[in-house]
Amino acid sequence: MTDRPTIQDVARLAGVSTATVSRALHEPGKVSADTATRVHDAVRQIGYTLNIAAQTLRQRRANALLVVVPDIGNTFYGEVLAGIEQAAHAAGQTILIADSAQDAAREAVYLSYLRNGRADGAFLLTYPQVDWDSVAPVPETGLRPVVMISEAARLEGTPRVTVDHEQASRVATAHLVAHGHRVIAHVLGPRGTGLRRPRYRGYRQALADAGLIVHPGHEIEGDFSAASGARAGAALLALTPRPTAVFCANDEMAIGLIGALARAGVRVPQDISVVGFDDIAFAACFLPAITTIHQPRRAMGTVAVALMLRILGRDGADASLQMLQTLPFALIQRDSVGPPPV
Amino acid sequence: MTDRPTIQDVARLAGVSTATVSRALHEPGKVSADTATRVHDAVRQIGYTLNIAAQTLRQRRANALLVVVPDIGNTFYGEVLAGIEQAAHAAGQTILIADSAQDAAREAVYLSYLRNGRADGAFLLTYPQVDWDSVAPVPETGLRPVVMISEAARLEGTPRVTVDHEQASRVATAHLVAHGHRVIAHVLGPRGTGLRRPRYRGYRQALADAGLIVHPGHEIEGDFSAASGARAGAALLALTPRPTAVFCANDEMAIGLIGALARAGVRVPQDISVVGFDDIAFAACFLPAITTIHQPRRAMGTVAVALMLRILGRDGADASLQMLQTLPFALIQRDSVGPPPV
DNA sequence: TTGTATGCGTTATCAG
DNA sequence: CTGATAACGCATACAA
Repeated sequence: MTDRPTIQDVARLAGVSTATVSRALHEPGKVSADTATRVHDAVRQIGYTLNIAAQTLRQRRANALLVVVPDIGNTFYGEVLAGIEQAAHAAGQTILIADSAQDAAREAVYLSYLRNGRADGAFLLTYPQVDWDSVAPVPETGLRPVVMISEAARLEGTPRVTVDHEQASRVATAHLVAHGHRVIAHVLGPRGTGLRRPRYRGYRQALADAGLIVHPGHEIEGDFSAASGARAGAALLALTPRPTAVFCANDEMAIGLIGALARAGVRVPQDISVVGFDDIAFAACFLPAITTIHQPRRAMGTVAVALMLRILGRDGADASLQMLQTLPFALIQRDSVGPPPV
Repeated sequence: MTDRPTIQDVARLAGVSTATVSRALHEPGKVSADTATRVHDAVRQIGYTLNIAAQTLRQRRANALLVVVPDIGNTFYGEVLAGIEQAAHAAGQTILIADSAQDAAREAVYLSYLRNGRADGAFLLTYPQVDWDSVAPVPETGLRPVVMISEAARLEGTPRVTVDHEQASRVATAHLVAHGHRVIAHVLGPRGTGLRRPRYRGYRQALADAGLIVHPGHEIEGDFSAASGARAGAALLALTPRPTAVFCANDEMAIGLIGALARAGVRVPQDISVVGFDDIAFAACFLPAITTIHQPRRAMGTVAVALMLRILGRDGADASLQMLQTLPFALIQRDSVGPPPV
């Protein structure tokens, strides 16, 4: 890095002290209008920019927030990130995006960002594989600067913003019941995820509500990948009684499943109806377009940031904010659901 | 942030100077085995971790690299990021992922990361909207620490790793010619992208190679979104002569286009053949699975990191590395191409 | 092989 | 309203 101008250079040029320069830059009210302009002119003239490392060292805060996603290639996270980024930027926070790739070692590296001061807090969109509870609480509030989004680590008091996955799954499954389906299968999410159980429970709940039973083998293992959905589709065709509808725990699996069915000559929704979860971008483009559960991704991001600011005790934080935020979901009806075949 | 133990605490506990602690941690060879263990024991005992800000300030380097993507929700970038992350991590570099959202203001914020020392270099997977040439060259090598991936900003000497988009597009289009198509349309990428022109030129080149002409209106505007592909599909149906094949400048548009055709009762590939570009994950899942051009995304990431290390003059950098790296692409044949209807 | 001393660029404290 | 000054935690040049 070339030698960049420092606050000293600005001070010299403006004929003031470095303290005044700092104030002119960060506490506009505390300096006379005259010196303010002199300082700003000098800044412009020599092209001064703040040295972040020095500021972070001195302030003992990075003004940076970490976001850990399990798979950056998954489109679901894009809009959540957008929401986070916007809200964080408005609050003067930089966000660092990290892809844990579901790998504990990688996640441990990102956890270290909080210890070594690279970031002041972390958003987890992934199921934690390392001990984020080891993060030191913020002195001002006594809370750990870790916010979970969508995922649920443990029941205890980790701040969290999410939709009610169980209720959403119940609604999704009930939608199939409402279309007249009586034999409904479920493709589950992977173990070691906070999402598997609540989505499964919602499915069971909806069946119970309708007085339906789960036939043996109708709860099919999946791992949220399209490939696992395809495998589930193949498995499903061998089932007796054959399901007339399937609730997939996410859209990727729904897409893979529909593809496998199509290759076997089974049409959706004429022969089998399918509901997904997440409303990823491709759910709308797919043939057929997929009926699914939409989560308010952008809002989840902005709410999570609000939560974080409160935890950090930053200015402008809403002190009345609850540490568990449950946001509304929506069933998006498209073309993958129809009546059961006669 | 709670008061964390510093190198001083470690020194005190180990009974050595801070300089020795620093050396024990970073220059293992330069310290006796005995003190090394004493220091490491002390580190473990009090749970010391390096303060990144202090190190960055002192070393005048962040050991962090920025990656700017135009849209984090686009699956294409995921694997490139994975490649970058892996190689960067191996070289002891942290990577910061940034979503410019195609917005110049956002991009300017990220550009400032290089000025204020948050990052030492940047990878651009986006067409630059701000003046990255204003980044100061690295003293050791005289090169600017900016590497473009896939995109081309200007012809001049910005280091770059990419496939030959023109040649790849030529191959993609020639594939349609080889299947007997004589009337082939093209859906272009958006203006203000480095990708629009080369992919268009490859298309034209392939037609010229085969002695074919471009009919009026057969060059359809798109913007890389599925929605624009759908519009293109609708437009295409009104064309005379009607194309029997289309080369779409990316997979998203191909997907949107096929969807629009399907809704109009036109089947792919029976009625119209389609080739895409990028080989995003959904290209393989789609119905029909899409024939497309695959780019070695992961390798693009690792090569870009190698280039960056060379520019930064970091250890282990391959000094013989060319500043323009053209990587091989591949035509992936799937189900969206067939012979023209009779 | 180890220690001493210094400065990286800021901001907060304390006087004035 | 402004200035002088002292850290923040670390790594390096120089001495020993």
